[in-house]
Amino acid sequence: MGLNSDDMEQLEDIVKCSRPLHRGDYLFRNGDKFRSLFIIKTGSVKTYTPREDGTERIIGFYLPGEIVGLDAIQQAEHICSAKVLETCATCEIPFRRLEDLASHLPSLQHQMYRLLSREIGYDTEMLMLLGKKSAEERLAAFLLSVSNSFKRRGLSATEFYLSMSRHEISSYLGLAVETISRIFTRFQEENLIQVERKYVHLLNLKRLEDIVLGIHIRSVHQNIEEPLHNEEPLHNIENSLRD
Amino acid sequence: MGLNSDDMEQLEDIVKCSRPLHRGDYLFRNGDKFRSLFIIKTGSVKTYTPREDGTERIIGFYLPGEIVGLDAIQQAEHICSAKVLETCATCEIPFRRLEDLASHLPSLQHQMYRLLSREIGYDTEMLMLLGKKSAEERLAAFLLSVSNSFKRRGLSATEFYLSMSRHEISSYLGLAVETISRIFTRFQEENLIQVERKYVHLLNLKRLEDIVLGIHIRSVHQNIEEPLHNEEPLHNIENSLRD
DNA sequence: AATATTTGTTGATTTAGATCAAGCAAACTT
DNA sequence: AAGTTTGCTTGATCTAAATCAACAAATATT
Repeated sequence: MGLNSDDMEQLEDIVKCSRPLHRGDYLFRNGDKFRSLFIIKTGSVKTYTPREDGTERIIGFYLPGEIVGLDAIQQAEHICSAKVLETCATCEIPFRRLEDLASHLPSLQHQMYRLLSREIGYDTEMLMLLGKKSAEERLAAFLLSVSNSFKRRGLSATEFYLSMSRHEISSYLGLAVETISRIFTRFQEENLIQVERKYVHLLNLKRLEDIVLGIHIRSVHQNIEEPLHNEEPLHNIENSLRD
Repeated sequence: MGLNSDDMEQLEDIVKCSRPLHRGDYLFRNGDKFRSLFIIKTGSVKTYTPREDGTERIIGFYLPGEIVGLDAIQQAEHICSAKVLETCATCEIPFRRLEDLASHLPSLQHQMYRLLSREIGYDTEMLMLLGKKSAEERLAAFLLSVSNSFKRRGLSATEFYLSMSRHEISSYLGLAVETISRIFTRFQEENLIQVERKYVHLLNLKRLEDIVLGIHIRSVHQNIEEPLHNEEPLHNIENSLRD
């Protein structure tokens, strides 16, 4: 991360690790004054804003290692709500104190910029996804981004539970629930994945990647391959921390 | 901006105002090493990445006062190309030196965070737009964001030339060119706007705003109203500079 | 000025995905 | 255990926007 142990200690001093939060708890709500960033240690969180029709529009999902709240610095208040999906351990970093500390620690400073810039990069990725990609491409990209997030945490990249509902996935990807459901079964029929409710087993990463890239071969069974190095739309702090 | 005149002087010292750039010139290209941020003084710029099929996917348009290059800090190289649409005067700010300067000037520091966070906010807005909005809603939002940008510059909010082609607009909004063209004429038929190629006259801002909000009344002629305070998907530095 | 090229508009047709509708399986209630 | 609610799947139908196709207007090229 580019910080020495002394710097690190100072950083740890300002970080508050809160008691576990449970499903449905809020990290913050739309309109709350911005005070802190939150690092997800375990569990998962969704962020969303209300839509005109009262339903919620999912902005993002946050898995362990990821950081929530970066959108609020400018407005000084949160522009979305962050709600716990699965019991979470989180660390809260008071932004004001982080800012002060960073001004004395150039390397922390630099990390902060990278963190923010990375968030922009992820958003840009997501923009590409929503801009012109098909439903299949979107769901494949989503599954791979979750997969990569788990892999980074040292967990299985191919077998995992999704903490979010079909409805939440559909909102995140800008599709209808029914479409998500249909594509899950279609992927299953093509032996790309195996699903049972929230449990997902990715059987053919290579093909899923090809789908994201827009390469669509009609139900040809291909071999499972390579670890791959693909960028993920989820907002991870990990890579930025180790430098 | 929260900086005193002495701070300001220091900032000005590192800013390089380059000779004018002409249509087709690049500020930077995809893959270039990241060195500087660019502020658009006059003219306009588009950013884009190549798509699988070789065509370009527009990421953003930048009008006077806006800042280009914030996406590249993390990767240390540009993830898109920035190409001049209309002859531009730009200021180049070497990022390394800006970072150094900011570490001595807490208020500049803070501005930097806000700037980056705002970019995230804009991207989030755009995500909402591309996620679930209709073609009409997208084009209306686009026109209003351009309008607001001109207004901020003290120019007419209702009459302006678009520096980008229909094709570029369609790519930006994730639609087909034909759709853009049709909606332009539809808006014209409904007396919402008056268009002639790149010249646009907004006749009914209120209705356009309503359309963005998803309120669709079948060809009812309403009154033109209010200045409005709406957030725009374009990436402006202005508001962040005056605090 | 004549020709070619690009850019924008309009119409006809197709299609991906939305919406509507129904049924089923899990998970809460009581 | 029976009933209720919620989440997921599947089928039928509809529709907004894409695609295909042609043409017109503007711009560039000779």
